[in-house]
Amino acid sequence: MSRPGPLSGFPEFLPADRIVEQHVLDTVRRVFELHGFASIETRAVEPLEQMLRKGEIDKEVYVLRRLHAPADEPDSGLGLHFDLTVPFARYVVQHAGQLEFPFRRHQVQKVWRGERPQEGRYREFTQADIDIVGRDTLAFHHEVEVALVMAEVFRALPMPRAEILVNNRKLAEGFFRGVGAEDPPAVLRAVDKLDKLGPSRVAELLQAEAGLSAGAAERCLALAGIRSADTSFVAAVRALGVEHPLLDEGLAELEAVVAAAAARMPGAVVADLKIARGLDYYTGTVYETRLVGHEDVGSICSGGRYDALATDGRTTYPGVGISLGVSRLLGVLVGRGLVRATRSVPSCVLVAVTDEASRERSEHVAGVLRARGIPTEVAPSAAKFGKQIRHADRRGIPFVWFPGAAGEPDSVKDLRSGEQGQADAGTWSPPEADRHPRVVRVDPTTPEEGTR
RNA sequence: GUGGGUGUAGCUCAAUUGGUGGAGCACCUGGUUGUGGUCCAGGCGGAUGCGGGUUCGAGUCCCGUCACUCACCCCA
Repeated sequence: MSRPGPLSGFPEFLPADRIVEQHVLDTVRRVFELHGFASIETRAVEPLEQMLRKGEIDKEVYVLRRLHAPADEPDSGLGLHFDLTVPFARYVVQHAGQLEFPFRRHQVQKVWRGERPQEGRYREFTQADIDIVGRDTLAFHHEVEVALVMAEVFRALPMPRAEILVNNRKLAEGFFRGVGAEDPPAVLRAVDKLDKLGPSRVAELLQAEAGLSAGAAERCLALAGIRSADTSFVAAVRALGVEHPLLDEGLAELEAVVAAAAARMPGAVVADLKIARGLDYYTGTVYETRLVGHEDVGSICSGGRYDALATDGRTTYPGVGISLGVSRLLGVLVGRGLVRATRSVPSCVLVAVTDEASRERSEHVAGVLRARGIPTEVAPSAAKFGKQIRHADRRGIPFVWFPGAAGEPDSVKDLRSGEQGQADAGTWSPPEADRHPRVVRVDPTTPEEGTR
């Protein structure tokens, strides 16, 4: 093969889109650290038995193997991590002696899953997680906190509105048991397909696969239909007349989360009693996030409360966390043309080169500009100025700098307006908005903005 | 992992019943003797994803494979 091709599920961006990606990563880190989450990174591999415990055998994990391993050598027992929560739980237990609790950390890393790729689903992708773990106990208010930190990230990014949907495992399980379900997880799986299959198909599933009576299925569907941005969902659940201690507990917790979130960031968090997703280690609050107008890509950010994930047998470290699917979000933002970078390179200025003999002069100008924090590159060749200008224009570099002839002042040209004027490298500054590439929303109602 | 659709130039697409692969955009050169985008003229550009098969002859038919994509599964 003469030209290498892409690898399914292992996406790569061109420079302009990478600028968008880095903007998202920078924003995520800035907001996380603004809230005091410390950064950690864990190794890419975990022991398989650690990752796959709790009977989750259907996880598609990539296993590590030495190329020259003899055929009869047992595998390494190591696999690439498929999320950041399980490695984090291991990390907490391993380093518990050196950590202060409650421990709040953020972690932005690649993860790998051996699934069949689709839009927004990759085999290698980046997640950005925040988690807070306590020793023995973890205050409830952190369940509100992590969701609102993510909401703040969404607000800081040029993206469609994101809705953090929240539910509670205890509420769901208590309700399902209250109507006589023997296999609450099966009920959850069926209810979760409500959006996709519709109520009548889900009612069939509930009876066929979860073993519910017709009446019980109907009440589960009624529960799944409940949704509110305030605490009015509590009365709606009560009106269904189901009784169970777990239900009471879950309902109270969800009410507290929604009330607190609504008070601090109205509209950011919505109680939605049909969401069920997340891994099976969640024990209470669960989150899932939809991009309004792009619900078809699924959740871009999810997580929840886990009481028993991290434990060394004697001490348990309950936690709550939420994970942003950076790659999935970017897949939508970039793939659907919702955002773009204002240019494809960091350079704000291209310094033209009059002739190779005077290249040093251009380099000097560039050095002065860079010292003042203005990203600058020097033209690669002393081609005709028309070519050098085009070099800049193609890349979206807004300014071209022309060193003056001996004794003459320099000048700088704004490629968008075409205006050119005298300038001194020691004092000239671009408009703040031009200094670095910006990531902006593309408004589909206005045509692509021209360069002039 | 299961099933369906697709795969022609950098991009978007053509190619009559299998009969020597074209166009637009982009790119390069010149008009424009150093200041881009418009216009005009000219030019470069492909072993039709890859491998095999059927045929006198395959972009076109068959098989395999890889990739993209949709649904399922699962989930960020």
